[in-house]
Amino acid sequence: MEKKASLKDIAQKVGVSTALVSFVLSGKQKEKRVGSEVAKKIIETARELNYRPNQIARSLRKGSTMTIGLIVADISNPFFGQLARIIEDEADKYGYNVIFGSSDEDSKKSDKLGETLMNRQVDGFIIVPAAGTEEQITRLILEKIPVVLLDRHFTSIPCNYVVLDNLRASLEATEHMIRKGKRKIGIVTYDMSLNHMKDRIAGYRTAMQKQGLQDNISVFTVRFDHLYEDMENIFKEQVKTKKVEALYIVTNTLTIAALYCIQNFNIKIPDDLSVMGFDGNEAFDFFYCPVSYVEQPVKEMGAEAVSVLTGLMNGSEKTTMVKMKPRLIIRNSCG
Amino acid sequence: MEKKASLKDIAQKVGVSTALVSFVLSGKQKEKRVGSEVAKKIIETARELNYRPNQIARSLRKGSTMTIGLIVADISNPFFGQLARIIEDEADKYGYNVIFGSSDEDSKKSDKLGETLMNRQVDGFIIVPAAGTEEQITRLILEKIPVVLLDRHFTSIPCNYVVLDNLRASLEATEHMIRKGKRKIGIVTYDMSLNHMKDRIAGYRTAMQKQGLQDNISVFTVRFDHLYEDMENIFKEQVKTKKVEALYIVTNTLTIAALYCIQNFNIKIPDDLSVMGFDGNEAFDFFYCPVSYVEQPVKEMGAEAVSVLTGLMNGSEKTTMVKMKPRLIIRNSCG
DNA sequence: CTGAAAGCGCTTACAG
DNA sequence: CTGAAAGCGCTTACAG
Repeated sequence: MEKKASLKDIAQKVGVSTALVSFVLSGKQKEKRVGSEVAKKIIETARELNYRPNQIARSLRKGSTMTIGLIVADISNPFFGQLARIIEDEADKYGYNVIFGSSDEDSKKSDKLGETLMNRQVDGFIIVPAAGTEEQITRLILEKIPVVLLDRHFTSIPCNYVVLDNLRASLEATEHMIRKGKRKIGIVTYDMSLNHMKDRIAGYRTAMQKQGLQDNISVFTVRFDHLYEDMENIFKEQVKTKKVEALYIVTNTLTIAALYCIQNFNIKIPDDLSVMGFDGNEAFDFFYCPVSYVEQPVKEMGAEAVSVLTGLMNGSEKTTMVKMKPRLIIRNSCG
Repeated sequence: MEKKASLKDIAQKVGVSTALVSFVLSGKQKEKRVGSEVAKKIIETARELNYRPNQIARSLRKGSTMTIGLIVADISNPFFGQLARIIEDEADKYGYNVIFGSSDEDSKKSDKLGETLMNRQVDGFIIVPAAGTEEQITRLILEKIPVVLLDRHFTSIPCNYVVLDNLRASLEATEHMIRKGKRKIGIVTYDMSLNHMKDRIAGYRTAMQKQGLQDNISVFTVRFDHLYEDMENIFKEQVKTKKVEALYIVTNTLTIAALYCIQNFNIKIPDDLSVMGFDGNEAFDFFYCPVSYVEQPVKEMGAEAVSVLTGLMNGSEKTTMVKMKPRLIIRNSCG
């Protein structure tokens, strides 16, 4: 009980300098040729006093905290929860811990969070960047803080990133729907300028054009903070009126929202409407018509992000940009 | 760019002591009556040098890191993800950040995690305790580290906790099924000795006994690491053989697993089997027969846990034990 | 009232 | 080879 034992306490008790204790306890006896009897006594005393190294002191001295700062959009979103879990496990392998925060897709929050984590001297960042955070990211890079962007990136910034090959994902998803005989295919995205959204749209556009369906291209956007409202309107104006016969929905939260609409508007899948979702979710499996979707290799993405980051934190200078291969999971929702 | 500015850099540039800079920058000019011109100059210079306080140094000096250690079973489980998110937001209100880790219901991992977080000098813990962590928790309490248990607790340890009123939850859930005319009601739990599982079983038992159904009491346990396998066996041996006409399933992961079995075994809900789930999940909503379930007040639980913990971290000596009120969400899965 | 000096708990360059 | 001493960046008790 009482106050925690420090190196000094051990040193005093054994009758040596704290330096020696530090050496022994960090396993450097060999190099320094500490007498083995002394070493033994030090180790014993440390155990006796229930010594625990103070990481904070060590961090201050070494200038490294062995901590990764993780900024996601929302940790309670299963997609980010999974990512966080992988990152946690991978980081642990390298001896790092994770401090996290959710930005809610808000650049102000992201900024504040980044600031806080900087002050806590994290050794590096894994960031799922919100729209409008180019400046924040640039600042970190200029300050030579190791950063890896995850899930999204900015073409304007030469920053390490690990993202899905969104172009390819959309190409394949759209082509699948076309192959199934759909023509009036719309895409549903969030109303944000982020690159992954743009790429998902671009892949869709390309696929439509390739098949001579450029006149059928319809991009529907939903506001992040008016998800259900805007989604309902798409269903009222586009689906119910048959202006569209297939919907490619490029996020798990968007897809879930669409499923609620399908249920509420009593729409028949795949007859009245074909649906292609994103990310995957148990709800997709249990929907009355199991939902086809684009699956991201979440594990690989998380692991790769940590791997790239640890490289940077250990001095690597190279910029790594990775686009991961998507996988189409086909069920019955596209006919 | 270059190295970060410290108090000393500012002090040198302005020509005062670091002490003065510290006072001004932490907003204590008034008390110390620092000349307002000097104060202004200090603040200006700080901005100019892009000064950021080093939290690590501050932490070492003050003996407080303003960090909460969070140990959950698995951050990628939406239930814990939601809890983590609430805790993050609430902690932020008090100026705290969160370092987290997943125990995977493994006491060894939990132990290691606790040790790591201790070394990082977290000011307090919020822990979803795994089975067999009594010793770990006791140690923390003996060392006077503020701890709040969440979701589960140990009756043998006088520790603060915030949990669901599990007895009541099971009582109400079971009574609902009985009211719906079910008699052969089984309960499905994880094979672990934790109190919340025991209470969920106890509430079920009580309800069954009250109605003279003590002979129908059937407790089925599933191993955490053989979830699908064991669940399948329950369906093969109990459901298919009609030994049971209703299942009360006391976890979200268990419920999801059961839903997969129902789908795979092609069982008709609620005719062949009634189902009561736990925690809630979008999948429950989209299941062909929407699933009734016991809902936990996740937000309130997370907020309360943080509130209790900050109380402790600010010196409160009292032990707070809170049991939150469950809510039954009734749909069609019980007839 | 003011500011120099000590010290939080470590690690490691450096003098002996 | 060995261990005393300096210093990481702060805060604050304390001497003037």
